[in-house]
Amino acid sequence: MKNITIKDIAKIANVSYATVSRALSGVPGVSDETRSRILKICEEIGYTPDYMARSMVTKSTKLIGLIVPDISNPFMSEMAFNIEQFAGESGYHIMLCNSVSSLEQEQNVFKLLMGRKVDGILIFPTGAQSHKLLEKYLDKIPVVFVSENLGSFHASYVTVDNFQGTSIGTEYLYSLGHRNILYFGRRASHKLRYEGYEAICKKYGLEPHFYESPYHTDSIKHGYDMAMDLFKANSSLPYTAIFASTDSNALGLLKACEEVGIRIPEDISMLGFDNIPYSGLPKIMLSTIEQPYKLMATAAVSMLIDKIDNPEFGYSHKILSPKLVVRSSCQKLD
Amino acid sequence: MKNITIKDIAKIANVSYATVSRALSGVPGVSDETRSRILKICEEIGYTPDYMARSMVTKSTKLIGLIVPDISNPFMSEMAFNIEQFAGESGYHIMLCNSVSSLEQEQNVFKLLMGRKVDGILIFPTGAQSHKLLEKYLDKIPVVFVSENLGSFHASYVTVDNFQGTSIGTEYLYSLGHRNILYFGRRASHKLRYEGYEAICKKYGLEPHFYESPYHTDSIKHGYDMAMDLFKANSSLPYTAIFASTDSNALGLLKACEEVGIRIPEDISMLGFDNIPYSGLPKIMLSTIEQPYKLMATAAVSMLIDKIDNPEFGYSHKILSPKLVVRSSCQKLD
DNA sequence: GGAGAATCCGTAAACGTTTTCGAGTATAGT
DNA sequence: ACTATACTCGAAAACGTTTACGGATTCTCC
Repeated sequence: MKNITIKDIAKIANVSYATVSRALSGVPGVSDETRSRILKICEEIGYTPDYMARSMVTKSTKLIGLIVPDISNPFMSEMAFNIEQFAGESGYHIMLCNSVSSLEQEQNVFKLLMGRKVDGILIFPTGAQSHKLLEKYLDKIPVVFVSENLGSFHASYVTVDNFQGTSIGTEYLYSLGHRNILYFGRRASHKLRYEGYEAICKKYGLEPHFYESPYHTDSIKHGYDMAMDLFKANSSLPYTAIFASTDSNALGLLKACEEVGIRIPEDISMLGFDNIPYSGLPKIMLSTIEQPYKLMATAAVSMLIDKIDNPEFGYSHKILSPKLVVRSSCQKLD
Repeated sequence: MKNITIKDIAKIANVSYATVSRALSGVPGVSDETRSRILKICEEIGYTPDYMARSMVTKSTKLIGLIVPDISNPFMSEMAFNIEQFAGESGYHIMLCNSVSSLEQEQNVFKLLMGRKVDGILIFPTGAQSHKLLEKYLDKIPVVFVSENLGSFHASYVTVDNFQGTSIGTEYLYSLGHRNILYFGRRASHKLRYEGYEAICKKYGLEPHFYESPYHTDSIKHGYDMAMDLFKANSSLPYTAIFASTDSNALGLLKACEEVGIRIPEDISMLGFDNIPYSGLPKIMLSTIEQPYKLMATAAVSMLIDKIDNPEFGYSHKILSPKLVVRSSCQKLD
């Protein structure tokens, strides 16, 4: 079963196959009359040009590699949805890869994606070392990180203002009367989130505390395990509030609290970060810092496409503003 | 900046580029000595073969198209994660497309994916008509549906046993003493789910009821909107239990109930379907029917790869068993 | 030592496009 | 009517691989 090619169409239309190519790709140099005739034939036959072959000569695949730690994380999947939609509007398709929160796997899929000759890569780095490890490829292919600037690296990125996010959050907790606040989650992957928290603590003369685990994932289960470890280590917690580094962590923490009988917010207040859809569920009602998903997604892909179109452009950064959304997981102390 | 090609490697290794190709693709016909020499050079130079060019001649892209209504839906993203992982192990990459629950968009991306010359397509159909609309392509490219058999169509599919799922669920509700159960959600996309419910109703002489909306999505928001419509139309509900067609719908319904002051499970019991991670959240504790995600994912991709390797194989079906997971959203009546 | 087999490798065609270059034809201007 | 110009189109090269075919070298065995 042979493939239908441009040559077959040419034969039917009684023109050279160069003409067919021109007609299809919309370049000038073919009369309107023959163009529409060719288009009609393609329609009838059901012919669509072969992207592969086209890419070989144009050097452009119209493919974007998307590397995420774990697509099942709602933050990632929400972003992925918007990214795919927006990229699609610009004629790009998405190749999805999970790094499974492993630096090694991240490197692997990155190289694989380069071998696939994607036009550019959008990456949610899995850890602080991602940038260092990937640095050597950054002049070979357009890359934009969806992440805060971890270390001083030269790369394009879009991110929410994590420092501002936790600053706002910590201020909020302080304004509610909290003086003993625990930061709960990995500091490595969100350095600035921790620092925003730390800065406000310092500002008010509070002692910053943190609890983190050696694990490298972000999920309900991870938050739960972490929390259980925390509870095991300390029979009673000296904190009045916990600021979780992500909503997923917070949700896991919530589950653990429920299990050991800690009431939210009566016994302890809780603040999250991300505002995933499930944080707004009734009875959960997690107060949190919202990331502007859609904005971030569109910024990321348009930044990447810019870089693809103008590789000489150097690096750009885009830092979006977070927003406090208060629900009912934080209590006013008096 | 020219690309490094197989010819450059050949020049350095002082062999013909055919030899390099053989060395890399692991086919016999090249001595171990030269092979390892070539491999070493590639390693040093950092050369990786161009998949595009390779695909042109081999007629195989090692690409799988994945069409989902909406990747931000946790059922989809959980499946997508497992699918990507499993496909990766077999050397396949994933091209992700959202049909945005639109039949038209679904057709578009399907055709686009065919133009991309993916080796096969994995599709979560957006509606009951998907199969009919896509039927004409089914002999052109290996496709497996992740969905129950909607209408008698000739295609491969893997699905959970939806009929059994809602049967178990309805039996459970009945055993708890419920005699007025509402089925809440689209019947079109999960025909068998409704029928399983209906069958058990008939079995016990219960009147089946359903409430569905014209919308074609599945999300918290959709469930919420639907529920609000329902409440607006009926000032008081004559049901003691609601069986939601998906957990997402159930969660939206939950939210709406909270808002209008209906308590779960005291005022009304609620059962979901899917068992997404958020159903197990404290305070939510939605009882539901669990789909075996991982099994379904692996079954789907191995079925698709089978079909890619043996196009003459015809169609296969795989129907996995669901499982009732009881939490605390259903109350025993007395 | 010589014939045949086995092994290793090079040549070249093929995959389906885009695009440069040039040829041919129609149109316009003087 | 003749040249200049614009327009339309065809021939062919190029993209980076794989692979069928055949040539050369080595090995094996009598």
